[in-house]
Amino acid sequence: MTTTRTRGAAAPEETNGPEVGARVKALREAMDLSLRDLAERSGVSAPMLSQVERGETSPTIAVASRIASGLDLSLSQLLRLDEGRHVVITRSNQRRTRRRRGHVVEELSPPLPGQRADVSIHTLGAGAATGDADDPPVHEPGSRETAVVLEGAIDLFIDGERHELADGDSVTFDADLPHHFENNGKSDTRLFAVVAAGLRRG
Amino acid sequence: MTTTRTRGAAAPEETNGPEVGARVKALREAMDLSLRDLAERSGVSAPMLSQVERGETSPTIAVASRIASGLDLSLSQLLRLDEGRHVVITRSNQRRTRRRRGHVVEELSPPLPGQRADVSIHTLGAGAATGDADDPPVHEPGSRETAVVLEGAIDLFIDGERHELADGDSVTFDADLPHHFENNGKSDTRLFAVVAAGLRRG
DNA sequence: ATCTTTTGTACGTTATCACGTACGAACGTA
DNA sequence: TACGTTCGTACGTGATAACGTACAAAAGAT
Repeated sequence: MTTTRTRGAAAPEETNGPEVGARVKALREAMDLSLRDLAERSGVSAPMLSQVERGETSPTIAVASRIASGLDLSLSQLLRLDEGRHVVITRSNQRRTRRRRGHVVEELSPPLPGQRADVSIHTLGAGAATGDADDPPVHEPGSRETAVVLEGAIDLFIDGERHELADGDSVTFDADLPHHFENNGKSDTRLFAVVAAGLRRG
Repeated sequence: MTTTRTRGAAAPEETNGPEVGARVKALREAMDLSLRDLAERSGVSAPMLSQVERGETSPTIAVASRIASGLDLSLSQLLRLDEGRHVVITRSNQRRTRRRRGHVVEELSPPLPGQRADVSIHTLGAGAATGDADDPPVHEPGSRETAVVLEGAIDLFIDGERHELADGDSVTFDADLPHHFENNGKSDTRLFAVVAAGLRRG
């Protein structure tokens, strides 16, 4: 386990983490506070505040929290500012769609890092299936899935058992077990699936 | 401007800011990583990780950001976090239903401990809303929500902004921010909502 | 104009962060 | 059982955060 650490040679922004300084300065000025005013409110010295604002120093979590408090924010609020809105809209005609053997998958949640629940709509033609009994699990260990039947009837196969689901039924199960859905009827079925990611890493 | 700093004598929580260490430890263990694994992923030494987890040291923002990155999170996500047998079927006529002022909520996922994603259907009558602008957030820190419009059109209000959603559109956002949906049309709208929970505090 | 106050930052000192090494305990394998 | 590996943490060292003091420049008051 060797960590090579070159001072100031590599990307300085990466070593300094989130760009806190500029935000502190902007907020302080917006509140019409001098460095000494904020030092008084936060209990962090004016020279230190100056260093932080100019990016000369990365404050500890403890000090940053006090700075945020002096700006009437929690630290997570301070860090969230300027992170972008995090409101992502997918229009009905913009869904990412996959097709395979009578099985259509429309993704509804955005492919963002840290996304915790994957939301999709599955349409199965008559006789189609989401997989078969010998397929390995496609979801990571610890995943849970909730599926809601939107249209028609569908069968869930899991743990060597068959569960019949009618229109409007929903089911929740461990998605890291081998499982698949089958449409054994005469018409299309539609299914809303939510897979909540697990935390375990092997 | 004097700051007295006594090692471990005064209130340790105030001097250490947010309780990051316990969260790092809980996440690391949930991901089945050793300190050395996380040191490898984050580029922060194992002894330092140990000190952080035990609250002996407050890391700088730069170091904390690297730790968060090794846990597949941004630092603000890490700071926001707080912390759910098998096949459970809910029949369409067995949904847990709540009603309030033109707003009907049907729960589709079971109320199990450890449940990671809460799935529900919301029906809003004309002029109804899921809440209003002054309601506090009802979801725990770190929650994300994906909502899918099943029928009609609906407006999402969040961050002082209004987002118009049409039939079939979906939206994903931080559910721990104050937000609500409104139906300003002439007929019922229906909405699938998936709220992925934050993680339990360690 | 002069004088005073305010402001941000340079500088030196001290405390603490962050590292690498090494240790003891726990665990796994033969 | 013995041996090897993995794990978390103690320890010492060097780097840097965080402070208080002082300075120069800008702003405000007379």
